Amino acid sequence: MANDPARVTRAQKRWQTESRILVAAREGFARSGYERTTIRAVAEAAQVDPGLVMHYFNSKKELFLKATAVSDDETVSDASPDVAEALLASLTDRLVTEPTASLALLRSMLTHEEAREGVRRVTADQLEQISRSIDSDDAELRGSLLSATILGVILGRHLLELDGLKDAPPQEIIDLLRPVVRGLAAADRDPGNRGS
Amino acid sequence: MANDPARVTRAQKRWQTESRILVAAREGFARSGYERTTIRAVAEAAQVDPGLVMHYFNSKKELFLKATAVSDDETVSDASPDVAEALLASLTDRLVTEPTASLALLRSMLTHEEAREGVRRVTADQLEQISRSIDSDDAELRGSLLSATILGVILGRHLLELDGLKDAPPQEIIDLLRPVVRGLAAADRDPGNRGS
DNA sequence: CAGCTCGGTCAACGGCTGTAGAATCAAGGT
DNA sequence: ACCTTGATTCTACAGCCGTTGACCGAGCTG
Repeated sequence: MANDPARVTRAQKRWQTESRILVAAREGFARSGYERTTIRAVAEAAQVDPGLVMHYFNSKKELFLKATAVSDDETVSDASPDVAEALLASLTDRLVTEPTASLALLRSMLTHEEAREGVRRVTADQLEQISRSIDSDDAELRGSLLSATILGVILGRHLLELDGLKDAPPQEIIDLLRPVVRGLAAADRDPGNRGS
Repeated sequence: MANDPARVTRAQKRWQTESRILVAAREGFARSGYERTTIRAVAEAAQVDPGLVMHYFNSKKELFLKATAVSDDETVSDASPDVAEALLASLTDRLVTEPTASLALLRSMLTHEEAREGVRRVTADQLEQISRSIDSDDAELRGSLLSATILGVILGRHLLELDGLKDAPPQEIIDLLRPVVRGLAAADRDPGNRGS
């Protein structure tokens, strides 16, 4: 038999409500942080009973982890010949697109240990790639400074909403940041060094 | 025999316990953020009854404001001829000294509206001075990028504790950051793209 | 059709929170 | 001396939190 259009299978409905909850949770965490986002509020926003949230995700912590699970597109693509440009491209992306997911992590990182670990993990990934491509003995420091700078920019724009930064066109930001990133990423060697 | 050395006047004792509470509160907010720091915990750390905390400071919010009150030494000295060096000097200071006070504000800023306002106020102060001394029409953006960068570095070091940043000697950080700060603070009119 | 599964609801519990107010007791002025 | 002031404590309340377990009813399977 063909599928009745009005008919939704159980699995479909499950998936729908589950992702509705996840979206609501992500928005909550992004707007209010971990502690202030209550399961009851998430449930209400998702038009579900609070008990159901617990039924699907077993605890608030698990809900948080699922809601803020870092998708792979967050990490810098590794096959880039130029770290600086790759970073800037990634930053451009993060300046333009809806920052809800990132915000959820960032806003919770200061109070919630797990969240901090999450941010640190993403950053560490980024950091390692940067360090590896910087051929210098202070590569690690340079890398972390790069990560910190980018973190600061995103925080200042989306969270602190600094005057002049929150509304600035991404391209302008990138242009100003390019020499900064290049300067930090440039080991005092020849650029474009590839190798195994 | 007006003054017995072993004798503490009432006002003295009051001041002592009050500042003991403030210290405990500051440490609590710095370590755990606003929501997670309970009045009971602060009271215990200060070896006082929770009720007393309420009696002195009238609410948790007031306690927070008093505990994180920004002292004037946080703001950049105004009469500096060189903004870049002034910023770097201020940053050096913040890299070396005990960051408890700053951390209390920073850690709470993401979840607590008042705290965010506090950070924004301090930053805005800094920003205005920077902007004024940069002679360019994108001065505001440059200024906020500077603030954001510094914010990111402090966050990355004290809060996120990024590898390679948390233990790095301040001088090394400053040296790496000097061209960055100079570059952003320098109003070279030409946005020109350095050759590809 | 019967029986099991499972999405979804409801009511409740125990714990923790900020806060209020009465009670206690030593200090200090008169 | 008395009586006031003020530092400090005790007890308690009301509300919100995460979490639980019983329950209902519609889909699925045999």
